[in-house]
Amino acid sequence: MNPSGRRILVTSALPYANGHIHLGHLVEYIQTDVFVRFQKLRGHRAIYLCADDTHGTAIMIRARQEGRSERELVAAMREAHLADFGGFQIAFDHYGSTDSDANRRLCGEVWKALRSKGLVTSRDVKQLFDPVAGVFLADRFVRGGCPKCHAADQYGDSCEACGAAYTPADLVDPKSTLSGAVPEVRSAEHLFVTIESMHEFLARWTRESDALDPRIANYLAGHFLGEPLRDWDVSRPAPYFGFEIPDATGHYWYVWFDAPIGYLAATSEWCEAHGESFDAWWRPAAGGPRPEIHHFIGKDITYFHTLFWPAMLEAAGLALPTKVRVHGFLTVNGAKMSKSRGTFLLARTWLDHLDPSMLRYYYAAKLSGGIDDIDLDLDEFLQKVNADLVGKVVNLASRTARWLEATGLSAGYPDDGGLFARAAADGDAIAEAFEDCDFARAMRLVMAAADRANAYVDSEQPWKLAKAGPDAAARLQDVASVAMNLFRQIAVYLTPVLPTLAEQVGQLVGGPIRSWDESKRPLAGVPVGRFTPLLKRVEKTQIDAMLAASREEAGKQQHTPQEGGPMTTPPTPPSPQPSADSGEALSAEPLATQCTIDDFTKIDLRVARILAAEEVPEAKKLLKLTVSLGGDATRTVFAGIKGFHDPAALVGRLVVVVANLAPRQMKFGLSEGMVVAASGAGASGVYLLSPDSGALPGMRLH
RNA sequence: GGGCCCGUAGCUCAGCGGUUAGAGCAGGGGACUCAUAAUCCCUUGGUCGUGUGUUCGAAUCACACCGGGCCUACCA
Repeated sequence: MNPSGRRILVTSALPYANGHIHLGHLVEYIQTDVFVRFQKLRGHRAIYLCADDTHGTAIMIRARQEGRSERELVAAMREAHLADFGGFQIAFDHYGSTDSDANRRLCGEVWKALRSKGLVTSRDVKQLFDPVAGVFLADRFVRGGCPKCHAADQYGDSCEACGAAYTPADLVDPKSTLSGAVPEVRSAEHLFVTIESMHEFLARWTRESDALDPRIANYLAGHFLGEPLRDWDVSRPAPYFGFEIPDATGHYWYVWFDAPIGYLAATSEWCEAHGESFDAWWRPAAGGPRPEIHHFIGKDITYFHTLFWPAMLEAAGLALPTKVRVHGFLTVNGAKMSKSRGTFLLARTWLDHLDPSMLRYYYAAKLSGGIDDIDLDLDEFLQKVNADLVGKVVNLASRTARWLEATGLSAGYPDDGGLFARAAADGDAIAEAFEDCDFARAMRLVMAAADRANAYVDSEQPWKLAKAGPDAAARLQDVASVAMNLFRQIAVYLTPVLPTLAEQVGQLVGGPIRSWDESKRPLAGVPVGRFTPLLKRVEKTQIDAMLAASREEAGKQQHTPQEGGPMTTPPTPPSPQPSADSGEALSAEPLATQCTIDDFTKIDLRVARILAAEEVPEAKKLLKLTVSLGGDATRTVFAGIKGFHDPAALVGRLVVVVANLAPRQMKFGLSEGMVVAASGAGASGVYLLSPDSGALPGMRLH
């Protein structure tokens, strides 16, 4: 069953056990699943491996908040993930977990290899520690003032106001988002992998291995490989939900260390269950047959899979990836998925309202193998899946099967003017497109075949033959037999994308579709079953109902903390309160820790009038404002509102400024305050605050 | 500031040095009635972002600019 000798191990990135599967995730799993099903249909040995990514601070914190153990949380999420994947016909050969014995063992093996090669060093890292919660705080769990621009309430890793990057320890007046406590700076030993010693190997591999799109290789060369590679921090001090490092008591492997090793663990478990050799996949003998290893990932985690991961594999003497396939993100109706618009669509929500096959086809028609984002335009979706799948493909069977129910296919394949041969010959080009992950091209070629087949039925007018009586019966059978064969041929090509349809077609005529080569030979003299609708048209009302349900769902969800651990794009934090207004903005930026009235009075907010406003041409976001606090008191303030406000329209209006903010030297001049404005999730604008009429410049906000 | 991607018919895209630039959908007209108001035929529609080069020849190559997006800015 493997004439080519190709053995192909395929992975998708491991979904984090802290959130449900959404349509963005599914781009990758559907892409991978189509690729694997295609390879299997071609007769190659292919295995599709994945697992839940389970470790890290985020899981630990969430479990604690929900009053259950991490393992209970992870088990529940695993069940949900598997149900979602199953619903979309994602057919893993094995679905493991990073919290498994196999993963612990393999982490140990890789670790030992790194140690023995002298690649592990240690040094102290200062990190903020929450004395109340008793944990070290990941960057996202601490907020405070930006050390550069003094914007309040910023995340621990970077400032949304000025874009500065820093460490949480640099924050002004930091607070733990877990307990509200003031974090202490504690020093703890961390273990590092010195991948700089593999710099030359990585430079060569990224450039010459053919595993990477040249654009990716170029990006890496420019951003990372042009200078020494930094040591990679791979441990976290206790308490941490993960594996304790065997030779370093009190240290745990960082979630990003054990996550990719989950690929190995899944392989190991699959091999165990199927009597296969792990080494045959990951440690092939030199000179012997080499299996292929394909990783499908999103562009956000390129770095880990193209530098750290190959470095780990190389150090451990394991096989390197044949291909790292990078895809873009998903937008819905042309914008980021949005809870308030109902376009933050969970897999489950889709399954409640729409056919998963339709999404599989739509994604396939959009995916061309590049790293560009793809857009799910729901109007286009409706139109396209109905036109292509129902109107063109299924319609072929729907309009001809009835004449074959009694007779079956003609004993010999009739003359069809070369239509079947034409589409059979196209099979090579279609296969090549699948192989390149250019599914869009494959779908175009298949639909062209469907168009030709429909034109054939139209020109032969079988319905007239049906009325012409017994004399035309043979001709009618021939025409319908041609149409049915062209239909089944198309179904073969669509099998990787639409496994359910393929199965139904097999039941209708010719038995289960098992091989790509079935597209090369027409069937003759076999029975045809009773036709029943294979796919239902998508109705607008279904889409509307799904969006409404999604909006409602988004309003109900609990806030869940995130950490930079998930291998796939993390879901945006859900909204905490159902209300007429979306909770999106609040949940995207949770409330700061409580402050006292004294804290508040430290900030002197004043009404001010804008006297002048001008563009700062060199700045992307800034307008230079001159504001009056009344009398002679004027200030120059740089405000990050360029693009949202026309400078001319601002002159004369009243705004609110932070009047006692320490002046700050910016690239374009000294900024002597800050104009307050609202912004956040749910809308992209920046909204200035205006007092009620009657307020005067210089009035303080109390 | 640095890097990258994109800009082709109303929409989604193909074409990526060689005859009058294509497809699907949408729009218009007609045909058919077997089919899940599906199908088929005809048709409207484009200064291929702008400009300058290279070339016998450019949507296709180079440079600049405009517009849109992404990644970065001593972060992995």
